Amino acid sequence: MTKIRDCNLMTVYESLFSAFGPQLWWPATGPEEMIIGALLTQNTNWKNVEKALSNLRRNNLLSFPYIIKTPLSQLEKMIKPAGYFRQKSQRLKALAETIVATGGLDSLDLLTTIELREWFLRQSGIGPETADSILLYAFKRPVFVIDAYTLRVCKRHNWLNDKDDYRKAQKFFIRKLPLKVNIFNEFHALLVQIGKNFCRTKKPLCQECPLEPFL
DNA sequence: CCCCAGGCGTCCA
DNA sequence: TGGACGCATGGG
Repeated sequence: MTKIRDCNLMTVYESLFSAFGPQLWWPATGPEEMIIGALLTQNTNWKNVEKALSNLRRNNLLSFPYIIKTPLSQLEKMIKPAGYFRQKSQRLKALAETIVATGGLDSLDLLTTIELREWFLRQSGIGPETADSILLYAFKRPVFVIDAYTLRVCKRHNWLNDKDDYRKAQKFFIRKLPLKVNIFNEFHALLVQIGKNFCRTKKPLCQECPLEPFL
């Protein structure tokens, strides 16, 4: 077993932020579009998600009340480019119905962060990453989002063990960072960019990884 | 042809 | 609790 390297995450964050600047996530015009995008981007290239979002936007369907009124077959056609389109259409419609029935996002915003997280985890098609993304980027709650890139980067750099899971990784970041929405927001986005560009699945630790000088 | 992408639910040991 | 599998399109 490899020895876990210690690291100062705040230093890593500040270095990445200085080098790459604010990532300005989430790329959406509002909370509804953000939530829809979060569902659509599951295990899917964001480029494909943009096509689906653009289809929905063209039909005024970046809105839960309108999604409810649209037949599933229509939603499927628009969501098709995002992959898993039958599952995603069905889950998006069900989520829209539940949110509207609950009184909309303003009502949900009255819940505590823990309650809100549990509420979203109860919805079909929403797991830990999607729930946490929604909490951070739509509801501005201080929740650190873990995704495949984040896990990969942490494990490649031996900040985490190969067997460590979502919750372990989340605790790791929370323990080492101030609980600030802005930091969680930018840090996660920066990690995704690093993962995309310098930490590919099939390759070992990339020598040109911008994180290298900071370790 | 292959692998990969900002996961999740289900099933089974 | 944890590993395997299906879901599906589009780009490299």
